Amino acid sequence: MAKRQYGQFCGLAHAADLVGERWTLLIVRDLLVGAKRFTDLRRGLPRIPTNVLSSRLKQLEGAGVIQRRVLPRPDGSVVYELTDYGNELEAIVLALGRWGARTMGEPGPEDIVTPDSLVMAMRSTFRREAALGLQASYELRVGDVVVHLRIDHGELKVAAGAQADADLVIEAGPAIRSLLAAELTPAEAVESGSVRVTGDTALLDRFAEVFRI
Amino acid sequence: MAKRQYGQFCGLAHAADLVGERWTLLIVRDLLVGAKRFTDLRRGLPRIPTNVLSSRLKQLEGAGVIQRRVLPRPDGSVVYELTDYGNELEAIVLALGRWGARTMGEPGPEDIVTPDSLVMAMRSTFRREAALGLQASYELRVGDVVVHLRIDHGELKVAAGAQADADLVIEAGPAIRSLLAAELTPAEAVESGSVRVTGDTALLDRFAEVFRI
DNA sequence: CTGGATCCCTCACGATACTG
DNA sequence: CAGTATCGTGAGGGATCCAG
Repeated sequence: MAKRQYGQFCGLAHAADLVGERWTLLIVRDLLVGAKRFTDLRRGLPRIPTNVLSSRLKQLEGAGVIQRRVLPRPDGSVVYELTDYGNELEAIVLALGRWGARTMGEPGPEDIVTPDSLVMAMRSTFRREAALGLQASYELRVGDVVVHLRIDHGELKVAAGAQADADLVIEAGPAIRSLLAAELTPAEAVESGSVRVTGDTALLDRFAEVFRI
Repeated sequence: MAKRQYGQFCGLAHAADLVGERWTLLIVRDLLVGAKRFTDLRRGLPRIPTNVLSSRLKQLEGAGVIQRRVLPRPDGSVVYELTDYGNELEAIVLALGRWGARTMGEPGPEDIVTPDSLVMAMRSTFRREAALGLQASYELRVGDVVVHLRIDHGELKVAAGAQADADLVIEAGPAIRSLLAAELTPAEAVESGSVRVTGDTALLDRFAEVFRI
């Protein structure tokens, strides 16, 4: 073996060995949303070379962070899912995502938003204490990515896809970041047209309180 | 420019751009202990090539994570220190270090312990709630690295170097990890000789309660 | 002595093609 | 669909050199 190593007996150095390589944390991010097949991971990470994805999955499996599971017949395909140990990265991934979001700036022309990244972004910006009195469902569209959120007295459930009868549908572009960062009030966002809403429009204010970078 | 990028408009992807490269988080770890000169960083990261260190410092400075500061005369040398934004990585670095420490295993023959890594390891394993009733000072020696700790009713201060009149001096090798992980009781550790103590030996039990992976 | 810059070599990464 | 094989490129590793 004798791979590259930091040469330090240190928890952080070991963590960097396990999940510090390029692409690895983004793979973990997508798996935090749910178990996925190889092709699903590719779809969520369009720029990752397949050999790198393959290699990372092996490393993560060897490190006990994820496990391969063969789905029951007649499907028989393979999914990758986080182990308990891997799942404990959740708080760290959310915190790092929040930290990074604060200096994100505008997206480049090549930058995309994936369903999983949006799901995790909403989970990372959710402020439980601001949602205690709220019960509502939202559908959020950023570009052509759609997720739905259900808030129930301090508990959040987010998933990809539409929501049949959401209380409020929010449609936005990258400006969604300015709204979450409170650089833009909900009123300004709607007025400027960078955010469009359909449904119980009063719920947009609550949305902007509950989710905050 | 046009450097490698993930192509995603996502806080985590951006964080990975800022601090996700090899060595970067270890540099941040050492700077979390205090401002440092180029040569101090080299000493704490013996395996880092100087060009990589130089390059990382530039990137981190450009990203607003650290800043260069020229010390007042007559010294006139340069130190690198975290910005406020960089300092907010502390909780993340501590959590990641804790996560990694759980699967660290035994150190290889090449693995070293540095003063800064030990300081951060102690900070990351400190459990405030277990230290509320305690007031004590320790000197901890792991290999030839020495740090001292002062616990004052739920507050911890750690720094490199010896402590003149510590209540308890703890001397250990890599077995310190087993003690912190509670794979070894303090009594067993002393009995087997893997941990040696000098001073108020009853304080070793408190130590093992207060610091826990 | 500090604070790097430069060189060269290697290997991991990235792009693409291909296979069971 | 789920990867492996191949191959070019650039980042990392290591040694050395240089300016203040």
